[in-house]
Amino acid sequence: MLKHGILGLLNYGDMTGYEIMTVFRDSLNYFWQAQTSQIYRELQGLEKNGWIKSTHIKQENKPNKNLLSITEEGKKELVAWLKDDNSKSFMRNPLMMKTFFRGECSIDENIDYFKNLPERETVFPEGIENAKAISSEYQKYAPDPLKALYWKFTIDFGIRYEQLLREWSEQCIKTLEEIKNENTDN
Amino acid sequence: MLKHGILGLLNYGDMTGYEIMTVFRDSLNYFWQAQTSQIYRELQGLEKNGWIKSTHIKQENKPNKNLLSITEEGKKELVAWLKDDNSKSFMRNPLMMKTFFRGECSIDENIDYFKNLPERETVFPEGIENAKAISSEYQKYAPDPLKALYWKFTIDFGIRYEQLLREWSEQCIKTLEEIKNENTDN
DNA sequence: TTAATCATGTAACACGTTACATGATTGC
DNA sequence: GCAATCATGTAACGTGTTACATGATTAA
Repeated sequence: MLKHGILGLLNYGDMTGYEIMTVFRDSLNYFWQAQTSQIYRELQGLEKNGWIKSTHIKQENKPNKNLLSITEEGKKELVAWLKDDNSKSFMRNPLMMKTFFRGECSIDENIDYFKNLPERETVFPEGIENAKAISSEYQKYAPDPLKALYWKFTIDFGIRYEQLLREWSEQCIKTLEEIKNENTDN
Repeated sequence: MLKHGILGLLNYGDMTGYEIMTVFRDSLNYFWQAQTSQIYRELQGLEKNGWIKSTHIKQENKPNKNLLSITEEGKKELVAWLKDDNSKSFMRNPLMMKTFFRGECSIDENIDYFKNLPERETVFPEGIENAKAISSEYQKYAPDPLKALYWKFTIDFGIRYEQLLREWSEQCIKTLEEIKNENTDN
């Protein structure tokens, strides 16, 4: 999955590993986490597969860099990956794992847990406006404005997901408070 | 994360690896995937940590089994994990990764993509009613009905997530169709 | 002078996935 | 007779995480 993500970014234009890292942090990172070390390892794999090639560039005022570019085979692989969309893509949600076992904590603790949840689990820690601004920023350099559209779709998803978290945790709090009142009434 | 999930299930009562696998499939699997092979490996790790212990039980009409039970140290670890809820738990969403790069496909292909999306990416492939029924089924055996409540909270999350997918993809289709009409009008 | 930015990685370990392997009982 | 259920794993490989390692330039 990460291999194809990197391939997709390189399809926008040649980049160094460092640049891939920064673009990734500004976009896909909201829904997929990757460490720098992992990106550099995946780049080695991509080159072995013949999906990218690297050119060593000497610089005077900065450290030397490897400029990476996608190959024809890489483009084929990217498109093949995109067209293969008939199978479910499993989301992995650690939040649900923890929520599931909350029965081990007290009702009051859990009311607190759900109260803090939307802020703690925010998709955009730097704010939605910031995320939108960054995507518009990149759009300036994008050759095709239609490509930036799908970036915006993912941000829209994030906004809706934050909304879901607020509504869901509110409902959980409501239920827990009802139970609490039932117990004190008896 | 999986280690603590297994620990949490064993906290409900002693189980074999096979039973852990089936309960997992009926509950946490909607938000976290784990293969049988992985569960058995994690069980070895849990035993090495002293968080669970296993008892070999000979059976006559069935294969012998290892009954696993949580230790006092395991319970401590489980609670410690639950109390540690101040840090963001990152969701990993491959759906967003693929959506992000959809600019490589045509508008029409993408309209199709979003039309099929809610069904394809359903959280409960066997249906919501089925998922609810299973959770109620387990509740009968649960010693504390309050514990089943949090299971239901996760199902509620899943229902809301499916709703999000429907609304979001509808909005994406709308936007794409507007762009399509603009292009044909000119 | 100190932090941020640019730039690239290795090593070790942890966790996830795929394929393979075995074999009894029970219900249709 | 065949599929499903019960029951337990190993091996190999792929991916993710944490810690470590280096070093120049630039702006506050």
